[in-house]
Amino acid sequence: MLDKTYQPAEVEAKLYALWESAGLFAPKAADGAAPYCIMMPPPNVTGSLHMGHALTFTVQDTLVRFHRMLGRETLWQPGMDHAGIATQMVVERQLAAEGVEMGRRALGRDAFVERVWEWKAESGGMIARQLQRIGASPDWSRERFTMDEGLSRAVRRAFVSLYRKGLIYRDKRLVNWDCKLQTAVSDLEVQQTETNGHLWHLAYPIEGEPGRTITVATTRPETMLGDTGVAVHPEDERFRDLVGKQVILPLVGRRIPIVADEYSDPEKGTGAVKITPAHDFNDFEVGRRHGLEAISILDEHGRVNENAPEPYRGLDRFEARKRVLADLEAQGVLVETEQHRHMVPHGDRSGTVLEPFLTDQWYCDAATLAKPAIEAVESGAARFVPKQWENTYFEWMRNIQPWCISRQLWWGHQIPAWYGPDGQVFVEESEEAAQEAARVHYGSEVALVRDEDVLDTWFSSGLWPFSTLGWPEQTPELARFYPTSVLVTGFDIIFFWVARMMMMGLEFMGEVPFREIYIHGLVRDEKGAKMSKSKGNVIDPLGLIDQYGADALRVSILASTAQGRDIKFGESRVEGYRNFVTKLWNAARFIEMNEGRLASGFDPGACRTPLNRWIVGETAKAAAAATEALQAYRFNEAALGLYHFTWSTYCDWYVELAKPLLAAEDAAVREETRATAGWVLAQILHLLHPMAPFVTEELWARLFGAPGGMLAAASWPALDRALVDEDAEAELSWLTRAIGAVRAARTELNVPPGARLRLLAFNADATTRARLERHGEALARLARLGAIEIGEGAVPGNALQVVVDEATLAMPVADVVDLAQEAQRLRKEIARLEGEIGKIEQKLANPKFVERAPAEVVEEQRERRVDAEATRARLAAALARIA
RNA sequence: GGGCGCGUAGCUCAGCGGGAGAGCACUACGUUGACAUCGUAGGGGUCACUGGUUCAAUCCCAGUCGCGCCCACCA
Repeated sequence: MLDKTYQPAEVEAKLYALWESAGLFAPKAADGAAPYCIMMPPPNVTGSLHMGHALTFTVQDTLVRFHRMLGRETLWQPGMDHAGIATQMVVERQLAAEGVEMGRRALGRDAFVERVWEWKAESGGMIARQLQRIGASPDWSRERFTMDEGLSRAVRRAFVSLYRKGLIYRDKRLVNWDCKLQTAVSDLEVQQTETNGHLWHLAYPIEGEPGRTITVATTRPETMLGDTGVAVHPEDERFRDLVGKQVILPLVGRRIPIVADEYSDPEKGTGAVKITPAHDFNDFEVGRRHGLEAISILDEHGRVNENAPEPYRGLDRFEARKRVLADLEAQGVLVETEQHRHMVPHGDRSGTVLEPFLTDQWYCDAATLAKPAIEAVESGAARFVPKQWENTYFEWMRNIQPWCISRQLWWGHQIPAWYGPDGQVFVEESEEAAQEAARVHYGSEVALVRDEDVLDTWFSSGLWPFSTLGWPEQTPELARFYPTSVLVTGFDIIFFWVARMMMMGLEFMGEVPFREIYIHGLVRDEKGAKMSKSKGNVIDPLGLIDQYGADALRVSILASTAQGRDIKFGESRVEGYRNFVTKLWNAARFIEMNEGRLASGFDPGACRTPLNRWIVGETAKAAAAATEALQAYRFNEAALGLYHFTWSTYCDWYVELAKPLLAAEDAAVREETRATAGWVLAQILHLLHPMAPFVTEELWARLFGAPGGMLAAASWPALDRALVDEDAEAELSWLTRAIGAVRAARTELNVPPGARLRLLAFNADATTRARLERHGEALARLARLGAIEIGEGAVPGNALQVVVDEATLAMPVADVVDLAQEAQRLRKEIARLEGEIGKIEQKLANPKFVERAPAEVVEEQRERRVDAEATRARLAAALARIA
């Protein structure tokens, strides 16, 4: 016996353990069908489950469960990312909380890294357990971590290989430097933030022309300490005579040249621009063109260094700005200050203002790697769903800049480069190999020093689709599952990750890492704002699971996941789908009580009664629609379609109509209905299983005894379209319309619900009579009628009259309702029909329509007119009887 | 400055060249033994605006207005 109510919490824990112990999440060899593989985007080891995870993993799990049921050998590869900066920050915060001065530096590198591993062992990876709460079914036995030995080996192999091909190199150029985290970051980690600032105009004196100045404008006056030039546009008449002259840099006293360069825009600022090659990306290029020196005046903490005049040394960059401005003002160099809104680069992790900083870093030649990655999408070897994201991908890939891959952190993959005493670099997969290379190079044993830096986390993530399958070994899994089937992720990660996997996959495997890339939206709060801890508008998915169950959460997410749109998510939505789960549970209880069953040898195509033939056809249609929707990544359609089929078609109509048949005296009808009701419910459980795995699995076991094993291992329904019977459809359409019409009329005329009206059917042909005969009991029950008879003679005027096709159904009611009201109702209905007829006639009267519209469209309109006119005539007759 | 997306019922959103839809909310009624986490019925929309294409436009095209996001080095 099923419990009166469904208790998700216990069921979920129990079933998850069952699935896992039965090994259902591991790939099963399947003959014929192609393998199916999804690489789980590895969540940060520091992460905890938020709504974004709930969305992406629900989608992935639904796909994976769907394809398992389709009989494909399915691998969902799980794992976690070491998340360099994020993890290092967590442990550094711990150290700070413990009062360790100087943080990680006090410990030293080895001890610190060990400490991070300890942290990971104790508190990392919480998210993996949380994933199980939403029912995620990856093959946990294959779980990987980006820093584990195998993946680290893949990283070293990839690095060395790219280095030898010249695609990784060391270069001294400007990088985005995070003064707080003390590391370089890539362009992608720069967050441009619009900020209220100032534009300061500085009048620099011209050498040899007393009293003459050239005015530059800047938002960063402190960098003037590192100015090595002033640029004007070559065509700019105002400054033409100054080109080639020297400026005496105030506060510093350095002589710096005025150069002509296209970069200077006469329209912007004052038309002359100060050039600080060491502190501005554009200036760096200008400086290069004109041989200007790059003088860095800041150290790695963002403090003024010894390259600046003595009074400023040691000052923080923002302090220095104030001092420089004050001194410039005192000297009369500061001639104007205006308010100015502009974009200021911030570090996405630290939130501090980033500094263009001149350092040696490792770079990856992304432009070269991007070429095949662009072609792969152009050719369709990999395709984005929805397609519009291809634009975003192309746009970025075609303008890709060198990728700075070194980070001045301790947690991560240390770069496999060793330096000899003379700075000679040896890039090898191991220290031994580097030593050997050094021995060959120097002809003797020398001490090597390893590069201190680690790699950008995304470097190892980029290898994920093949490193997790065993690369660089040629494993059977690699051969079987690469390229993977689909990558599921959010658009915010296209550049960071999708692009890098495409580049790395094509480089090392010679094939795209995935055939399709499904991009879903972001989960926002009810008002459409991004969820963030600081705004306090985050919804905790685990809380929702506690309250409503995992299935309710999953179905709400899927039903809200329309392509190309973000999801505004509110708790009320989950409540609605919790109700749906409850509805399904109750329908199952009904089936149980009425001895619905999965009859062995039941052939849905062999049903005799129209009701059963109809629901079998509807089931086939619903299954086909769900299959198509899932295959096309239209999760909302799949979820809403099954929701509607289950609730409306099955529960509201079929079950209600089947009640008399379940108690029929005719044993054949009774048994057929029990078997059909059970069979359809079983199909529903199968179809819903990828989206709502828990409740369906539970019902499958409790109600049907799980014939053939767990639902998670069952086959997806493959129902023949031939199961759709048009005659049964027409009959049930008639029946539901009749019930609907009677119900509506009753409500509109305030017929007391308890009043069982007698129904007389007039002008009923043989088909209608047969239908009334077959469905009389159901009709009476659902429309709350008493006796149902064939009307003889004249139609009574003192009756509620509804027209269904050619028949007029009259319900004598003189004592219960006001007939004037009934007349009013009929008039309204007639008016509505007349409006419709008017529109159709207008169309048909248009010769161009009749001439140019497709014949079937014209024919359809004609039929509509005939039907509407017939109904109007019958309603008019009904009205005449009253009036 | 470039690119993308979005304006459809009070709210959240589907849909899409030929009869405007769902869920929630709202109104009325209902103790019909699966279900009140329910049932039945109902109200509510010049499908942002303006032009164009078409026999026919909510849907296609162009423009306007409003909103959001992404990219970009603008002093």
